[in-house]
Amino acid sequence: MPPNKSTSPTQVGDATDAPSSPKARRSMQMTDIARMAGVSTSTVSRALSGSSLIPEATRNRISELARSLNYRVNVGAANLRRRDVQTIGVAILGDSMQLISDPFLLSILGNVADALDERGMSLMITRLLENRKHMLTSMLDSGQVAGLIIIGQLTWHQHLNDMARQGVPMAVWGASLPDALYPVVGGDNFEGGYLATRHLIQQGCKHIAFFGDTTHPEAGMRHQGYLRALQEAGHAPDSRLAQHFMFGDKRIRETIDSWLNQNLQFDAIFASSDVTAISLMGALSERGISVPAQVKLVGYDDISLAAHVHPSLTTVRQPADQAGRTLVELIFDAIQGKPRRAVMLPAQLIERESSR
Amino acid sequence: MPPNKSTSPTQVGDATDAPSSPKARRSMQMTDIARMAGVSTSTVSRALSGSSLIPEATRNRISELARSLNYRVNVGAANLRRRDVQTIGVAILGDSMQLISDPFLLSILGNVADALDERGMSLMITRLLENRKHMLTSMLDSGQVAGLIIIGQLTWHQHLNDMARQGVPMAVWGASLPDALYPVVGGDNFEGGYLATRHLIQQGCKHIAFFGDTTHPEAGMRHQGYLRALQEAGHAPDSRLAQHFMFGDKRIRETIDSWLNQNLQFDAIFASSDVTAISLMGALSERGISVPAQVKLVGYDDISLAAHVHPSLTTVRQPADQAGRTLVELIFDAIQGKPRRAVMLPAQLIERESSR
DNA sequence: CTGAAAGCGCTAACAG
DNA sequence: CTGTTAGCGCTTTCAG
Repeated sequence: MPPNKSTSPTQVGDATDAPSSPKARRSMQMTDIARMAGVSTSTVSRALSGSSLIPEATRNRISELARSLNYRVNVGAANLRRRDVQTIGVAILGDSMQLISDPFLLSILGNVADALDERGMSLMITRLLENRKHMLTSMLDSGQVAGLIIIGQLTWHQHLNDMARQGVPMAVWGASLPDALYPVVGGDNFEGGYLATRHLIQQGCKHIAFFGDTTHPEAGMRHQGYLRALQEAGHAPDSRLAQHFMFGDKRIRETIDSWLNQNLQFDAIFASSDVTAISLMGALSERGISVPAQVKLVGYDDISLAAHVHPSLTTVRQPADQAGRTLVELIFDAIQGKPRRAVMLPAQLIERESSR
Repeated sequence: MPPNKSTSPTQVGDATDAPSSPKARRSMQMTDIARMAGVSTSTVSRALSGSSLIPEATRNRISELARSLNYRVNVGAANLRRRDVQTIGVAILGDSMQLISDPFLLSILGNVADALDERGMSLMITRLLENRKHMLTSMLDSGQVAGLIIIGQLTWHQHLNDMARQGVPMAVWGASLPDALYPVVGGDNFEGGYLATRHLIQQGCKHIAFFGDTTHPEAGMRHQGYLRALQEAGHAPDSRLAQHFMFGDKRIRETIDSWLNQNLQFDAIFASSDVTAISLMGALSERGISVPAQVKLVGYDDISLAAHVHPSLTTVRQPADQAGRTLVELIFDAIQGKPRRAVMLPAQLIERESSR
């Protein structure tokens, strides 16, 4: 007997068991602890924050009591009194409605989370819609977060500058634009584009295509590096071999097809993200073009899948861990009113099979 | 001239420009608005929350004033007074330190974010370490969040049950285990495993391998479905063709190699995640085994990349959007003390090239 | 070393 | 309809 074929959600289990009052988790508060410890809330507060005013013995006793009762100080109340917040807002500027699309940006998010965690800060995520730019600062204005980390500048540069002018504490992952007023950390995109392209040239490629949306500052810089390497080698760039795209677009396949139809020569592609490169692999092999024998391929980011596809993907690694850590440093600086910095992380070519 | 080759972070830009005081974003507060509007804070509060006690004219005037000044009510203070929070905590149980590894779980996260956003709630992310299970509830105990959404139950089942017993408002994405005390939503893993395997059988496969860590409840159910389909078709499962794994593990390649060395027959693999399936594609093609000609392959989840690899990946789709929405519904129910439910979402086979 | 007292910015009775 | 008043749970002077 085959299992059920229902195509809509199913209610399972006993919807009846828990009566509508869960063991009312009435959270303790400091007064309770104080009473039980026979001291005032001031003492508890000080003890729990490790103030040296309280002798270690008492401090330990109180901490122990609190722990045993699962008590945590109410962050909201503490923040209100202290007039600050221990939370940073993180916005990932994605393409569409999907909060998150690129695994690389995600790994930055993960590292930001870790770095914040180490400093005892929380992380609040916000999603961004193109038509509601002001949502970005609303978390700040409502006092929910002390600052904003923005991953992926895309085409928001001007808006980010506006925010910087208003004194919004922020840190951005993206390209260092000459007129940026905000703290930014990013990879060395020019160098990365240069390394990737030079590598392909060294592998004997003559007609190297570029795939990447150059209206985005990062991809734009990679494209510059690409052009530089070509120029240095005396290759004339073929503008027909440069394609703007968005991931998931049918445009990847269409572009390949149009190149083939036009009989354009190309023996290599430099894609400005691994996700694109992997899609390209699919599109190429679908058309019977083998990588790397006929076309060599280099991606960008070094997402974890890059080592696991076949052929494994040559790519330019961006240090996501440093990225996270640095973003957090910069946001702390910003909150403390320290002068703004821009940090550029090194790009490293990782040679794998797709360009052999 | 080649670009610089520095291998360590670089300081760029003028570190000198912004003097240490950004345009001190002294945030407005309700008193300010009240004064400027010539009313009391009560009126402002009521107006801003859309109370019908305030005539629409006044309401609009005040809202307009607030908007023009970029004023938002301080969420922390409001929460404290109202004794509740408008934030939900989301924990993604990942394998290792990486906050997030699986794109599918991520897309659930994205949908949860959207669904919360629609209800005007914020989302706080926490990372989880195996050795610090109590961190899960600390966001609750400290009053930062009203409930917890947990994505990926892994092997935490017992701990989750403990939390449920303590009355923690929660909702979990995972398998419906018979003794679960917590609200859970998940795919129909048994059905999914069954569909995938039956499909492979219908394609004429005789020796179907299973790849998935069956110590995880979801993969376990998929394995059950796999076994059922085999049994129904009268195929005896070959236990040597069942492999536990973790993504990124060299074990994927090792396993394939060991199968080849032992001369084991296999003409299909059912992998319990797309990420694994894609790695498998790489490992197989590396060894000159072609998909689907020699070995057919079915994955699980239908992550967006699945359609873009080559050959495109046949897989079992899980409705990530419904998942997010349902998790949010369940967490609201839990917070309101409504009875617990378990929801099972349908599984759908998506046929693509890898199994043709 | 410790407690009493005064709020943090807001909401919600409770009276007008 | 609107203002006055009393806190939400905590931290921090300010006096002991």
